[in-house]
Amino acid sequence: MNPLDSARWPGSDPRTQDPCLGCAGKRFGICHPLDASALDEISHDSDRHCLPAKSVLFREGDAAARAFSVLEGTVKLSRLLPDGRQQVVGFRFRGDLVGYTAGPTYPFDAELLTPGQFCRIERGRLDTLLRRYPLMERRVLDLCLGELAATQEHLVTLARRSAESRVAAFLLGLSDAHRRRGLAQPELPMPMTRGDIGDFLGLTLETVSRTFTAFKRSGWIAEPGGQKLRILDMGMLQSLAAGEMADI
Amino acid sequence: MNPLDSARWPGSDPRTQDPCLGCAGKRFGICHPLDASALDEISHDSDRHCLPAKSVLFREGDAAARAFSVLEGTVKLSRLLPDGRQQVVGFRFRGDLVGYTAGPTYPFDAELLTPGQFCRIERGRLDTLLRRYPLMERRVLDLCLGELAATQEHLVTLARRSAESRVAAFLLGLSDAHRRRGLAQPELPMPMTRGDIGDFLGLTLETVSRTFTAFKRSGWIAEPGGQKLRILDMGMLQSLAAGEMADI
DNA sequence: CGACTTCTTGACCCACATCAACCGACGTGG
DNA sequence: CCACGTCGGTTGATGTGGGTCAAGAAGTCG
Repeated sequence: MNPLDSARWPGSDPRTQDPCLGCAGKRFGICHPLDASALDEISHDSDRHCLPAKSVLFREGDAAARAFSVLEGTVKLSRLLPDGRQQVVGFRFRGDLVGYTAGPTYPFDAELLTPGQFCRIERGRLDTLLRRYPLMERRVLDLCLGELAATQEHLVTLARRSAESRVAAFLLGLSDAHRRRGLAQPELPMPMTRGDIGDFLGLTLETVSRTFTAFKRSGWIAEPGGQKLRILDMGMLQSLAAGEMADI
Repeated sequence: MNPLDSARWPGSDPRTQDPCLGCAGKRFGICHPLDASALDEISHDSDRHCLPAKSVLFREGDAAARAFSVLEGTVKLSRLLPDGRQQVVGFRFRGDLVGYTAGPTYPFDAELLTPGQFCRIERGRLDTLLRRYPLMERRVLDLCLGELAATQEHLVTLARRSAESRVAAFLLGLSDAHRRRGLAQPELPMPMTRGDIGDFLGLTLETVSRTFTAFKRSGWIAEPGGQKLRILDMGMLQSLAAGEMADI
């Protein structure tokens, strides 16, 4: 399981869907398995809204009153540590469910890295819907299981891999997450900063920067600018991510 | 959320239950929210069995054909890395559900550290039961959400904390996990080896050993033998786990 | 008792953190 | 228009926490 991508798409190909039409009217995200009448009902319970980059969906510790289905954009989930630094728990993309948690409060901040669109639903309404539509609850369970597998995968990365292996794994994960959603573009958008990546991978931003330049010098990746990234040697990144040592 | 303890017990106190009676006949683990008739039905679908220490419930990559509800014992979940080392993803105790995963195969090994008892159920039967009993599916979702929160907590530990902070957090987590289940004993059982702990915390067994001896010399913990551990200065461990530096 | 596993302790070293300087892009206000 | 601040990124110099290697000690079990 890809540590960057917690989504699972049983039974249909997400690439054939138009995510921008959102919850109401389209089977997307958690609404994926619903039929027409259920979709009609849910459209009364949720609302869609757009937000600019850097806006905050919620903060760690806020009452977990709403869940968000990501229709478009990239979300950074992070946790503030006692010493003031942050740990990025994950990134979320379209189709992901954000903010449906076990406890009464959100366990992390959710912040937009790009402009985004969301389908927002009250926690209580969602719970009611889950009770009424077992297929939807099943879907949430699947999303949760997928997220769990992704987080465990990420755990292994943090615990055991070298800096270059982590960065390689991150790039591959990002690529995979985007390939499974939008069309496979040669240039994949990478809205996160070196600092974000470092906080995700348990490295400093300097180490991330050094590793990126090393990868670029070796001709394995390129950054054409505009927050885009192009992977030139997928195989090399894969063997790096797998732990094989490369003297850059 | 305690990174060692993914369990959540909504609505009732687990300490009043007799876990050894297991799934059939008692509301325990995933059967927790079921009524009598449902329990009767489930008893035909599951079977109970006992296993000695070091036995393997399943291996990474095996077809995920069965799920296990832990009635007694400690389970180590680990993943074999390409370089031959292992990453311990977590430990599971009584009341936890083991082996119910998103994918068609198990994503990690499950191995017993102590003799254990389990309620075993076929994956397909469990899926059927989940469809029939929404309360049970809801319970599985809650367990999954709890496990997710615990894994994310562990993620932070691995990414950011120092060796002594990790060990302190591990000890506190172990203590908490046991306090929430069995009676709070002054000596808590610790069946895992230094190597297991190191593989859980992303440290070498030598570093774990050194940290344990440092803690013992400082009088914060004691190991009376027999795989038992006694925490002498909980407050000190807490401030260590929180990241405050202590020159041991 | 001997075989085996686990634990401990020491010596050494390296990957990465830390500290610091600098660059270019961008926005803002005088 | 330029001066200035800010932010993200790059690069270098230096230090250190914990990995690695190695050798014994201490259980533990047949």
